[in-house]
Amino acid sequence: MAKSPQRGAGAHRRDAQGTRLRLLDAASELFAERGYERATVRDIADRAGANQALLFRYFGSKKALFGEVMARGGQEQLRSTPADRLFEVALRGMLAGGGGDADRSLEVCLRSIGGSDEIADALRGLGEEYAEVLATLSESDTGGLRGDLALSWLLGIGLMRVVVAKEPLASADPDTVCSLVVGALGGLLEGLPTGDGGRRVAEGGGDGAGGGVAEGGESGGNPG
Amino acid sequence: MAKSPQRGAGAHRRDAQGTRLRLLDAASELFAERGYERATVRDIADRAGANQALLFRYFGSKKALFGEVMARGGQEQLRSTPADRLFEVALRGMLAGGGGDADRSLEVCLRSIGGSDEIADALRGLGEEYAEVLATLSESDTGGLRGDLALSWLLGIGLMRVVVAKEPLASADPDTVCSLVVGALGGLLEGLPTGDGGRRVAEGGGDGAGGGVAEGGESGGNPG
DNA sequence: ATTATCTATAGATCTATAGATAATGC
DNA sequence: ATTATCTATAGATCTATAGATAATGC
Repeated sequence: MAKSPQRGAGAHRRDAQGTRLRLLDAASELFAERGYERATVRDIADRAGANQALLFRYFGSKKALFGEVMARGGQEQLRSTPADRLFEVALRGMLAGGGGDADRSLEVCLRSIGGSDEIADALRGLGEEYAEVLATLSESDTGGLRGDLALSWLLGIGLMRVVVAKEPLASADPDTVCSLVVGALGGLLEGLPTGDGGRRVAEGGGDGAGGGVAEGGESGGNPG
Repeated sequence: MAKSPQRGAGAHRRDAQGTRLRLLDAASELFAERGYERATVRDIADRAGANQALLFRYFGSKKALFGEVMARGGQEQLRSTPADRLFEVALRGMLAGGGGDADRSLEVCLRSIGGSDEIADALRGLGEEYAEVLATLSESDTGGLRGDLALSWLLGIGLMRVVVAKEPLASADPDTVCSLVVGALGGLLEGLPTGDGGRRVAEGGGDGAGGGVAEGGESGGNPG
């Protein structure tokens, strides 16, 4: 307080590094709230308490900023979560919404679809990392496809709940949603700990229909 | 042929009704290909072989045009398909992509997410009609939620396959995808006829179609 | 004469840049 | 002196409208 001159609300000392970081944080929030297109550079700069021109000085372009945001998030959740827990952790993060500083990369993607091709590329890239991990949970030769389908469900749920706000899904209890979904997924990804872990039916036919979904997770599937 | 003066390619006789219809068709296509935001009124008018100002004369605004497009599609598929077939029919329509003149309303929605709130409203409205039907396939008291989850999966698959083009899902055989998904969904919606005509794995537990998987879910959920 | 169609442009955004201003470190 | 920050604006879109033009029906 002694030395710092009082500035207007939201103003900060001269600090390039700090401003850069605030811009990055503000961009993370606004991209998650509104998606890429609807979050304008001016809004982002305003929330960061910075001048709009600085955004270009520090990141070059809006797309480059988006790239940094996407690169920063996501990776953490992917690396810190064991494969057989990844789906549930990501699902719960999505169900929890913006509360806390959970990873919102997937949410950002969902709200940014249709923006530009680069956005779809970014989502594909992030999706590949998730799906790759999920695919390891199936020993079937259609493991890659099964991983994609699990990821699809995850994103579809986020789409309907967070973006579209479809009821009753939007207000549903996360535990209920989670056990319904994880239970049904047991038929696709045998490696999921659905409460009755190793129970699965013969792998059998290549057409993949034999997932043995029936009776999947009667125990509720939430190892606490 | 006799009387019609030769005009340039794409030109048409003076025909308000016809022009209106061509604009509507062109809008359906372009919205499905690029989503609401990226399909400009000028592109739509060009594809319809009409002047851009006519779009406003006949529809008032771009949003109103979008509304008409959404109202026209979707309803047909909903009304002509029995409830227990709706999921598979819609899924196959999504997997088939733009081939034929299948209903692309869901695809339009997917590509338009993040555009404006009105778009999300339109998707919610269409989703409600689908989910309402799907919900009838479960006798559980969480039927509404189960319907939403099924719809979520449908949309998520469309998102990853059609919009994002994630491999291997994007090139996967529709039959394979369909049987994997419908098989796994059997745990959620008991009224669903399983993919390959009744080939379900031993319904061991006993209560058959009673809905084993899920019941455990709501009561046995994570106590926290 | 009626009205479908076209031309031209207003008006609102939004990204990005050039150059001016001013807070810091030496 | 250096450089973080700000002002002002170019330049590119895009939706929407006003008014002119021209093809039809009577």
